[in-house]
Amino acid sequence: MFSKATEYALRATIFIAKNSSLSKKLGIEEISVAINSPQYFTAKILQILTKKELIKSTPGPNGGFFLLNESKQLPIRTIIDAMGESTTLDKCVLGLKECSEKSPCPMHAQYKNIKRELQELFDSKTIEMLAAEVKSVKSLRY
Amino acid sequence: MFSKATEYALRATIFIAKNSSLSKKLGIEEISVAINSPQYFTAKILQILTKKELIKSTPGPNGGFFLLNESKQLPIRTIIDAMGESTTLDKCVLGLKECSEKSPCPMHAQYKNIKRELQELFDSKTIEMLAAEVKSVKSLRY
DNA sequence: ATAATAAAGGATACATTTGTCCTTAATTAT
DNA sequence: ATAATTAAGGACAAATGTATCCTTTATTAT
Repeated sequence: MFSKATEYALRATIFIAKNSSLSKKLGIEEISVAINSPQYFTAKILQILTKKELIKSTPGPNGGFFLLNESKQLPIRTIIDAMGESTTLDKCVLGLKECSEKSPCPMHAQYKNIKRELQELFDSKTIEMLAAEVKSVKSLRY
Repeated sequence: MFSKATEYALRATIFIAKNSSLSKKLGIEEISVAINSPQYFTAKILQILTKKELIKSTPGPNGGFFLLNESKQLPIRTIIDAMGESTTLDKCVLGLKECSEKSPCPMHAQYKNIKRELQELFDSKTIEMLAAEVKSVKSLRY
């Protein structure tokens, strides 16, 4: 469905939401170990999310990444968007540029319902909700 | 959702199903123009499908690609499978290798329903059904 | 048989994605 | 102030996906 980069972005964000606070920031090594992702690559991804202010970071001792409470209320769609993968949720399954009610591809009638459900899912679930779903340490790791 | 290769594979197969017969085979140029795909790349893809005998081909004058009637009855999932993209339909949204009822990712409960619908869609729709859905020449082209 | 035609196959080029490393900049503890 | 720490940023490497071209092989029409 999504690229590796987006998968890592989602896992990292949920992990940070669950395990960090202003007084307990998380380093990139800790994060990448926790979500089982390549460290340097994950660092790049967090840079993207930080620049868009979806997550926060501070350098230096006791620095690291964390989430503001307001950010935790954001729908997870925001992350997907920030990673430039929103099109995955609304483009034509067959890859047509113009696929609509007016000019539908042969799968349009059926697939549009699934697209709607996908969008609804990612629009309604917040980062916090998903963080709350994390049961074990493995829930983001394997 | 799917790779370009798989999108072309699906469009090409549906187009061939609709427009060819044993006595009217379709050349690669005609096909790639009809579905608006890069000709040589599409040729490679049809080679894959031909080798798996999902579509048929003959070289030489009046040669080209066509579909046996029995192949038209195959679920479109067969094409996805042949292109090595079946995992797209059943893997974890967050990219976890092990994501199940027993050890779920934070999105599992919700996403599994969508996965089921996706699978059901691609398992139930046959190539022929989709060919019948093609209304205009643009239905596979833009 | 021969020439023409069309797919098959191999080699290669280009683009994008994924992943790593090293230096710089910012922050903090001392 | 200084040293230690941690993210940011730039450069690069590797892997994969996309696309093109050229030669070979199979088939058919003549």
